[in-house]
Amino acid sequence: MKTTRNTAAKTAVLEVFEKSKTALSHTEIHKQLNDLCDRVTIYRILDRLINEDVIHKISNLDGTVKYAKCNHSHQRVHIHNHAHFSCENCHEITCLETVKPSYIMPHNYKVNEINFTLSGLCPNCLNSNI
Amino acid sequence: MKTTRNTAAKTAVLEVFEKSKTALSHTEIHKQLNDLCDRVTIYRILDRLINEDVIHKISNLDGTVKYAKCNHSHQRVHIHNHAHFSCENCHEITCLETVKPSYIMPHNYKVNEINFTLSGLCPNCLNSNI
DNA sequence: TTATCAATTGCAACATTGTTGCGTTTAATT
DNA sequence: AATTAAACGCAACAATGTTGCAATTGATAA
Repeated sequence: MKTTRNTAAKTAVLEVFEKSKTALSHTEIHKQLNDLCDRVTIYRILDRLINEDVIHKISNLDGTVKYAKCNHSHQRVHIHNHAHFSCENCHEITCLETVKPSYIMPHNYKVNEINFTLSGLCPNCLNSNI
Repeated sequence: MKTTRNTAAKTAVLEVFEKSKTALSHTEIHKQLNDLCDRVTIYRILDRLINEDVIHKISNLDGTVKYAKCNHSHQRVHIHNHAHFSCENCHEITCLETVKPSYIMPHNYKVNEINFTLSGLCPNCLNSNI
């Protein structure tokens, strides 16, 4: 079986996630790491972390992709059925762990995963009256 | 004010949408048009059609972007708050006009737009037992 | 501690997707 | 038919993500 290693780069990426309250793009992570490792390496680390279920990937309405740490509640099967909020002003993306949509599906569909993203103004930007 | 023109390319793009039951990517449209016009022109036509509220843009979980015709119900303000289904097997994306999620937001957020995408197996692929 | 070896990395090269500037063409109007 | 701004083609660029391969390194066993 495949073993996974704790490398300096992987640890550094995890620290960046730990420090951040919002989801991060590949570019943002790369900048924060300040050339500690190659661009490609970050892509590969992100792939591994997703596989290990440590982070999850978020596709935004505008086509940008971000990543955020998973908040496991010790579920056996970990499904990211929470919502994400994308601020149109500051472009920050946050996980709304408490917001879970309810919906009724037509028959004959098998749903494995859902992606629920809301966009608008986050509390910070709403208060700034922009 | 800006006027918008009916060009051969725009008409052709609209026909492609008309014929398709599923959402289409830029690449898929380009292929179907078979070099009738430039790649860039298609991007510009799509932009215009979105502005005119004729089509809408769908960002998929895997980062791919597709476009689909809008099904107006003569609302004054047209909001795309319906769900999209993305099949993991055939990669087709369809609008589920009838599926509208209900959810409760924390205070202090202003929601302007929502994106609700479900992925799994569509009826076709589910029946094929894949 | 050292040898081993697969996992990981860096680099270069490439693919895809989307954007911009600019000179030319064309649809709609007079 | 003349006008003119919208739309177009082309070339060039930017951003994002992928792949192959040789070199490096973390974890394990000797």
